[in-house]
Amino acid sequence: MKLSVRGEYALRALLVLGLHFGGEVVPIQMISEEQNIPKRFLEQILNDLKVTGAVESKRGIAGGYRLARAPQEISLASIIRHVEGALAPISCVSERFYEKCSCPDEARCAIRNVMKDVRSKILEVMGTITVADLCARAQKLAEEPATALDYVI
Amino acid sequence: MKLSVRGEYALRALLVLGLHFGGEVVPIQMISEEQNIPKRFLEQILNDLKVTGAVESKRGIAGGYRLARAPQEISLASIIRHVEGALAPISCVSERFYEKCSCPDEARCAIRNVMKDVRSKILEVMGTITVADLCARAQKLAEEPATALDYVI
DNA sequence: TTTATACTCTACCATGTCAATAGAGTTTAT
DNA sequence: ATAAACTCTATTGACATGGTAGAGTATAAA
Repeated sequence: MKLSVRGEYALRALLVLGLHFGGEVVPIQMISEEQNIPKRFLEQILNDLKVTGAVESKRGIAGGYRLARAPQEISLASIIRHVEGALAPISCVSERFYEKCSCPDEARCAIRNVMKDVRSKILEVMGTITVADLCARAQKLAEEPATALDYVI
Repeated sequence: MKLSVRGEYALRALLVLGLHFGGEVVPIQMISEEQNIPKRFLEQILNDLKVTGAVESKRGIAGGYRLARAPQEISLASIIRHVEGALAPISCVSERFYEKCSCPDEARCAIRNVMKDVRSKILEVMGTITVADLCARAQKLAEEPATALDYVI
């Protein structure tokens, strides 16, 4: 049930770009340092995001990346789908990456039935939350006192 | 965001065992044929499930597997965790498989914050639904007329 | 117009996981 | 005894993942 590192990096990069939205273009270098992401790898991911239209780039000495659309128009679901494929836990319940599974009768498959529920729950979150929301959460978290933060053990 | 085939097979096998609960032990062969699962692979998966205590086996000529506990006491979440690890989309929000991620400040990470929501949504479904529910769904689906079934395109 | 900075594109590689197969047991009802 | 069925450990091939490398191209600034 994992998200790949690739997807995680994409979201982290987008968060940075979201926080700089409206301002100057942000160089890969800066994102890479700020977020601890291997620069060369991030390069590829941002390029993917460019191809899919989430970000745009400016080349040359003062170059870098910026969001191609308003932060509130970029859902996390759309990003994940672009950089790593299906959001659904199994592909027989995926809308855009549907694939038949090996079960005897897909239409009457109880597992599939449950996974459809899981899928819609995931989508409920990932489809609703946008880069703008991500930024808002980041700002809120930054303001909170350290004592209010939870520690997972 | 995928579940592995291993996890899917485990659930499918458990469904079969759930439907036979109370009766005789079910041989791997039968589950394998009924569910289109490679027998040798299923062998390993059922063995895992035995080690974790979800099923028990009987050896010898009339051998096979049965659930080790009542169907309503086996949640899908517990099974997935046993055969493939974390349910959480990223390990920094996993309760039992926690691992630090590479982000600069985990406690104030907005991505993590969102993923916690996703994780709890997934758990809301997978943690609640048991093998018994799975069986109930299977029976209900079997009764439904074909026209009521949905087709994903 | 040179130069340094930053993006672009294609290729490559090392590792690991996944799904599956294989073989040599052990157990047990008949 | 024997055949059906589980048990255990290895191994394999394919593929994805995470990351590196190098040779470009564009552009702002000096």
